[in-house]
Amino acid sequence: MEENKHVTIYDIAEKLNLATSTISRALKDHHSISDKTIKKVKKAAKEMGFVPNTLAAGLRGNKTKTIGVLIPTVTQPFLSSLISGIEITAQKSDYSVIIMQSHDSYADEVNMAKSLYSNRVSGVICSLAMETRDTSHFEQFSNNNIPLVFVDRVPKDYNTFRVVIDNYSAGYKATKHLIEQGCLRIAHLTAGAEFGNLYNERRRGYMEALRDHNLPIIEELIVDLKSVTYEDGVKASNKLFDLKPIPDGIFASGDIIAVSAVQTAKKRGIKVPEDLAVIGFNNDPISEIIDPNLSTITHPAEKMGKAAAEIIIKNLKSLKESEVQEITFLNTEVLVRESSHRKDTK
Amino acid sequence: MEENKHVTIYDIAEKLNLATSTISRALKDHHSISDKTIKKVKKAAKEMGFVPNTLAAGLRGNKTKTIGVLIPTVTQPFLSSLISGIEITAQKSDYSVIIMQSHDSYADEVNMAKSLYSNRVSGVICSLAMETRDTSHFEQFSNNNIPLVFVDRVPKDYNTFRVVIDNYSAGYKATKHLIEQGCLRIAHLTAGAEFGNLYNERRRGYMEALRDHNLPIIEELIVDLKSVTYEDGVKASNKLFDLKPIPDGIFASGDIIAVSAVQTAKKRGIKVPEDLAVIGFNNDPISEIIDPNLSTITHPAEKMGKAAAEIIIKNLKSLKESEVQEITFLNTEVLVRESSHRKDTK
DNA sequence: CAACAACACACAACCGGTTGTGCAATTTTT
DNA sequence: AAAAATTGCACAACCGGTTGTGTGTTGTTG
Repeated sequence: MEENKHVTIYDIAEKLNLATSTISRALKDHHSISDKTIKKVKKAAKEMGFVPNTLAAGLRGNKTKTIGVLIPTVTQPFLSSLISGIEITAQKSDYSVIIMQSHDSYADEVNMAKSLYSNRVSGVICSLAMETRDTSHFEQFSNNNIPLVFVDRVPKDYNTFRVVIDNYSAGYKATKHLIEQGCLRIAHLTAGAEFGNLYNERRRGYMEALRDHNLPIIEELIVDLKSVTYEDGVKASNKLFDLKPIPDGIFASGDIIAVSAVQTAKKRGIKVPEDLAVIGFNNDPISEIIDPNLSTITHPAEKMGKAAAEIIIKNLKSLKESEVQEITFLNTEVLVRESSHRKDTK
Repeated sequence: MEENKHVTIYDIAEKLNLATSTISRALKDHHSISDKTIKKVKKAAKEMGFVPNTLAAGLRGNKTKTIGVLIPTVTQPFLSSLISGIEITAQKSDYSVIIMQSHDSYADEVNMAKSLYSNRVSGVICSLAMETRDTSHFEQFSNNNIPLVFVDRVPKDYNTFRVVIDNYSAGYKATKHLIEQGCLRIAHLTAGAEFGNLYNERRRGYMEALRDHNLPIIEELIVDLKSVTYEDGVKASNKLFDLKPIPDGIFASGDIIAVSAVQTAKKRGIKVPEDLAVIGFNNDPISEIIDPNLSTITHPAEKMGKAAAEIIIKNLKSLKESEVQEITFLNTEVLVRESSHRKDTK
């Protein structure tokens, strides 16, 4: 096992009898260096196996071409797709991506934010932990001109970039779709009622759609899950199916929950979509594999990741104080598949 | 927007009239610093909002407490769980995790390896791209004492750490299970036959199990998919179901494929598990949601991630040249669920 | 009480690129 | 041909912790 010490610009400088400053500039095609020298330097660099030390450059320039990603977990399809989008875009501009999982813990999120700051990331993309109420641990970024982008689960009142979907209108669209399929007694499976925005927005859309179509809002048809898991979905579904007239439609605020509803229904002899139309949310991979295929609301995870990464990269290239705090809305669509398909509406 | 410049140990030193070296040592409880001073320094550091600059430390010490992860994609359940395991373990020892996706492209993998090296990661965890044949781009790590761990998709002849499962015996176990369920005509859905180890090992186990139980190996029952996707799985399944006597068992080298087989079977009126017993591989989330539940082989993704990360962290704490290149085998188990359950074997 | 060991902290080099400034040589301008 | 502009490169400070070495002070020992 050889102990090749890293090749540095000093090594190149010595070999070519040039100054390190010349090497540094030559490697990035600085105009004050002649073409001859540039070629010579690049050739030597390649031959000697020179790999720039990112740390040194980052230390000097106080920027690292690194995007910090702070999310609850990487294993949810939505979030892993988000990461994928971030990584793809980052990669194109030669940025690295550091991932941290808060596991929905506020304490972890605080620590990790500090760690990202400590790593002098060029920007941060974050989807908040469930537990998080206070967001002051993000001020270290704002205060130091480090672009901060919240995605999907964003704080209500923090003045920075956001990349989101319009959960209200998505909820509205989903519900409206069920109404158009002839549903009159539409249930809603949601979660985290105590925590703001995201799910509540969808529910707001649900209720508004009912109102707009003169359907009553029935409290017992709105079930708030403790957690967004298959198991809790089954429990909630059974609760609904125990009602005197069971609902004839379900809008679930997540595909896993919708799937649990569909399967629980099947087990109880309820036919989907004939007796019960179901629509989920997210367009997780499972939604198109399950039988019957699940209608759902698209949630453009990868696009959102790309958008967030682009904000950071662009923001660094030309920081325009003026336009800070813009909000990016990405589109969602109703994806009609078997689980809610009763009639052909165009 | 304030422009808080980062607080450094120089700022603390100035405020307390101490040398930076004292600050640095006090912050890490160096024995040559008195308790009084340590307390004073830590207090001031906290008050001033000091956050150490990881880059400076990394530059000086030529180590960064960062683990580089180079994998085909983050969106596959197995790989996102792998990441999760890596991140959890890294986090405990205060390591960061940099993620890069090769998208199964050899060229990308080479570039990213270089980028990781450029970032002076403390260690690298990699699952090879499909395309990769030559692994010389990893020598920069080996040559510079940067621990390298291959996971799951590992090279055949590279002298370094590996964390894998025994694909051969897993394939054997899966097949044996089907045999025990009474299957006599067991098909095998596999992929990437041209590329070594992983899938081929499973197939080898499959064939050996057949032999050991005096069952014939029938070529037309072994289908090599072009890609591990649902669509290709459907195609391959239909191929099998077009045979004169259809197979009575399928061992699929991946859950997505197994699911496609189950659903294709159902659509053609083939009953699972009565007419056809199916077992998959990986224990992806979908396997326990699909109806009927899918029997599968567990693939301890998170554990593998943890194991890999531990190797890197431990290896750094006490680099033991001697024991380098060990191989870690993690256990797999046959998880019997509905899709293959015909009789109760204990 | 002299001699020596701890102890507590300061000094300064160092890691490896980056970049403002300076200077000599060459080219362009008048 | 002298003055001005441009070109091409060297010098050295700098980013912010880390760590080997040096020095003064206090404490212990015979």
